[in-house]
Amino acid sequence: MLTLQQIKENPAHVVERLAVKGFDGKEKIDRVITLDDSRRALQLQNDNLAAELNRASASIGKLMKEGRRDEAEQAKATVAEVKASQKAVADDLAAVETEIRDILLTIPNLPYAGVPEGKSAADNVVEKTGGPMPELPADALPHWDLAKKYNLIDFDLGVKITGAGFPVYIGKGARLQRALLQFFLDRAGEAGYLEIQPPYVVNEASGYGTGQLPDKEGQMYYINEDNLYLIPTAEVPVTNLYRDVILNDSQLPVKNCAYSACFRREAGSYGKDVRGLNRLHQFDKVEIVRIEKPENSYAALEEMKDHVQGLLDSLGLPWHILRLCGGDMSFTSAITFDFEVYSAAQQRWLEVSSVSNFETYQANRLRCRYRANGEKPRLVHTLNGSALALPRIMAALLENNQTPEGIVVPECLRRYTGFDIIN
RNA sequence: GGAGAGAUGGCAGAGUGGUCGAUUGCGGCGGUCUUGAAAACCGUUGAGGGUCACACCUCCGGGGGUUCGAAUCCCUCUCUCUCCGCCA
Repeated sequence: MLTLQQIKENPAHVVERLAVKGFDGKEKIDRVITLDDSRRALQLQNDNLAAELNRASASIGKLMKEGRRDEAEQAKATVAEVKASQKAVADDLAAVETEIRDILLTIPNLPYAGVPEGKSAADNVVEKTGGPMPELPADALPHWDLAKKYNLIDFDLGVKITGAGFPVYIGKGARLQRALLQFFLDRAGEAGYLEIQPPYVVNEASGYGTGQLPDKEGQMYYINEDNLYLIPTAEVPVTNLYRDVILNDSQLPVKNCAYSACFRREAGSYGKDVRGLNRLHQFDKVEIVRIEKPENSYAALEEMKDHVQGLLDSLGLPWHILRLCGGDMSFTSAITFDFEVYSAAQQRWLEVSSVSNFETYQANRLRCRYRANGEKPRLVHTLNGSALALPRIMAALLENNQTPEGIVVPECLRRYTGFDIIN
């Protein structure tokens, strides 16, 4: 969430930036500022009354020790009145603080300079394009047919044992999955990311920490009996490692990577978007997470984009980078770049990575700060990106690399697969 | 699943109703000494609110209660550990 400081420093600017996300924040911002004023007034009242009570209690203690019982009893009586009014003020204060927090939780992050205005995906800007565009014959097959033809993925078996959106990978299909994971993890390691293997279930506090809760509650699988959530991305457990942590200057930047299965309910999705591997309830992903000093976070963001681009280039896939417009960005993000690969047989672009800078928005909720020698702790910037999500990479590889002889495995994966063609 | 113990500052670990935001040790930082380092010695060292700065207020797992006064007593929740059972 935004900090009060951010809002009070320049309310007009905040409202203006929120508008880029299509968010009308005028009323809420005004309300928060009003509330904060009364918060401070109440705080002062409360503190003064509390100080008075503290002094009275101390003096009663002293009287008791000296055996002056009568005086002590007298003092007790006068305290009751102050205590009642202090209680009233404290209650008001708590109510105001709760309201401020509740409002702050409903205000999205401010988009960074350079985020284009716009309402939907149609307003995203193509930033950069690369990779060889394949030329396939007219009878080229979509990946779900290829998966069947070469017995790589069985969607029906997944339905049988679990349900739609839970495919079963078989033989070379399974092997190719594992190869991709290993390739992605190795490359992240080479780029200086420390590998983490996190739990796939998290508690409520972690859900709040990264912002999945309360608003995206319906998107996560929930284990009622233990009050735990299946992770929708490794971002959740990995970022929450740093919840309530004050990092030392020398510990920054933090660079972590993690493979995990990801679980998403995807309530409300339907149609051609969900065919085959395009949208799944369970999929594999390698995530990269960084914690940076504010002054370095945008350089880090560029580095992360280069990393993802490097992966796609190695795989020989045609890609482009989208600079997301305000309306298409997530609630918590200050800026987001999506990577899409072209899936030739479907003739459409598929999102395979999303790289974002959250600035202090996540850090504020996480209370993740750092201390530069001797100074007061300051909020860090958090960033993350997929590097990469498997299913759509798999889809594009199968489709784009199909030949009459079979599906050609990219050079960079062969040391992991142990085969160079699927036939 | 059954029984018991516990949760205190970066860590270890005191504190069982009254100047306790908390003894002490380790660690960190600064200094003295040293050519430099180690050792030794001295000082310093939690977070949040508030203030120009002080003052002042809050925080000893979370919530509630008793009391003039709670880290300390009571209730409740969560978590951790130990033993037994089961088990990859």
